Amino acid sequence: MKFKTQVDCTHCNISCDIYSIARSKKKKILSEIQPIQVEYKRHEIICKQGKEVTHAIYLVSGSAKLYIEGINNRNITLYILNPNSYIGLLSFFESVSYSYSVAALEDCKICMIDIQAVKQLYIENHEFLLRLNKAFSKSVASILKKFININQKNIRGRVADSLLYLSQFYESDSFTMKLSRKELGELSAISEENTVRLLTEFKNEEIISVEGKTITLRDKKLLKQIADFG
Amino acid sequence: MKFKTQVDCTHCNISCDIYSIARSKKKKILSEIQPIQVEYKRHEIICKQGKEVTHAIYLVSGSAKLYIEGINNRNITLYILNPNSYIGLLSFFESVSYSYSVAALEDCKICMIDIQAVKQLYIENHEFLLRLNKAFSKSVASILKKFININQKNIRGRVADSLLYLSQFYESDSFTMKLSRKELGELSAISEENTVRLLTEFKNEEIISVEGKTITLRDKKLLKQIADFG
DNA sequence: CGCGAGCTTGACGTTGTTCAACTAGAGTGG
DNA sequence: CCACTCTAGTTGAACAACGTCAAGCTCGCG
Repeated sequence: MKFKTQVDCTHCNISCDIYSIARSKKKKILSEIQPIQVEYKRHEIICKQGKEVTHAIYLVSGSAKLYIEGINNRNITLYILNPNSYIGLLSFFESVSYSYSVAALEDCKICMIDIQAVKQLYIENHEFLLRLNKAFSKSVASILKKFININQKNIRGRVADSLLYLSQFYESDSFTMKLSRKELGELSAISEENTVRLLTEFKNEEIISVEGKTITLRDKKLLKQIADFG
Repeated sequence: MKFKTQVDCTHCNISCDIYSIARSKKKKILSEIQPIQVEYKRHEIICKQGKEVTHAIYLVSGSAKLYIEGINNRNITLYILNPNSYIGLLSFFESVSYSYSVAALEDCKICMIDIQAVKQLYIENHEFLLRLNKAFSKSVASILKKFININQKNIRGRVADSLLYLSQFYESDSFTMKLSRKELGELSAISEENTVRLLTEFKNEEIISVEGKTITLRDKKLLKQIADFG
């Protein structure tokens, strides 16, 4: 269920780095960058672990999860993606194939730009490389944080952490998440069943309210303590 | 037990990126880069999780482990460092404080260069940034791999994986590692006791030979199968 | 000879997964 | 309008995988 369309960036009101940098440079590069816009529906896979990296992918609208595909359906979600962020970032520099998958959490629009053109751009353009680098470093930092979370905390702490992460992501203490219970579990690398158990546990302890997919953090301080493994 | 000495790079026979790039540029930068050489003994901490990043650290000789400090002594080693590699790499770009620690596995010599001078260098010098980036991407890829290993495999698979990693690190199917049993466990994020149990298990199955800290891979193919979670 | 660090082994406990059953709501077709 | 089915969520109980604790062992060293 994808609609592919060749895009004309000159009419795009999103000022993505790639276009704005390319425009400031030669016209030649600009014409070489021929982005393709694609639409995805929830659950559709935007990029697939193991597949070759052929394009840089920029998330225009919607949200998506970036996750590692594990054995027998045990995925680990590294982070959730907001609009105006690079999807392929971790693969821009070295790797030839994706070491993770990205799937749409809701209907998404993305732009694909040939990876060779992007490489050309950052090899020639220092400012662009610095920007990519900054974004890259940030996502590495968040992965390292996740690494610690998952391997050092018990599931209670991990779920608390994920809830705090989501409230930050949705920029509110009360949010309606796009994730199913299973997907919420993947964010902390725990089973769906334990995710549910902990949600009700936190609810009974009046730390959060749960109403379907809407979660309200009622005692953020305590939640932080739990996340810090108290 | 550290010996600090101010170093004169002009007499250094290691052609590290920082110096070779700096030399090719202005003399001014070269004088600003005043590396300090420090010696560490086994078990000494070269950089400490949480501490501010003030210098880029380059490993000149010896080997070290880069690890995340966990609660009650449960560390996870991300990778081992060879001579001629950057120690602080993961912190060069964004972070102000180390998100991991590095400790000497054997006597080490390192060079410290002021981080601001390095930043100056990579902001001005494209080639240098590209090189840093490449090294950075590589270590990120290895961390992602470790992430998968630890979270998707049982301890048997993880230890198999670590043994294969070590044989690659020491560039031989028979190697004498610098790691204690506990440290070998940290490489797979498992307890010391289980590490020992699995070593004897593999030995009994004639997959490896163990002689103190000397390990010989006898059935590498099978070991790979185990590592791939067979 | 005695001591301590690193290593080894067995027994036990904890944590979290898995399996299975049940519920609620949403969509579907007669 | 009522079965029906399908999916997502929920709960309990059994089970497996590791970690932890405790004890003993070995080897080098004073």
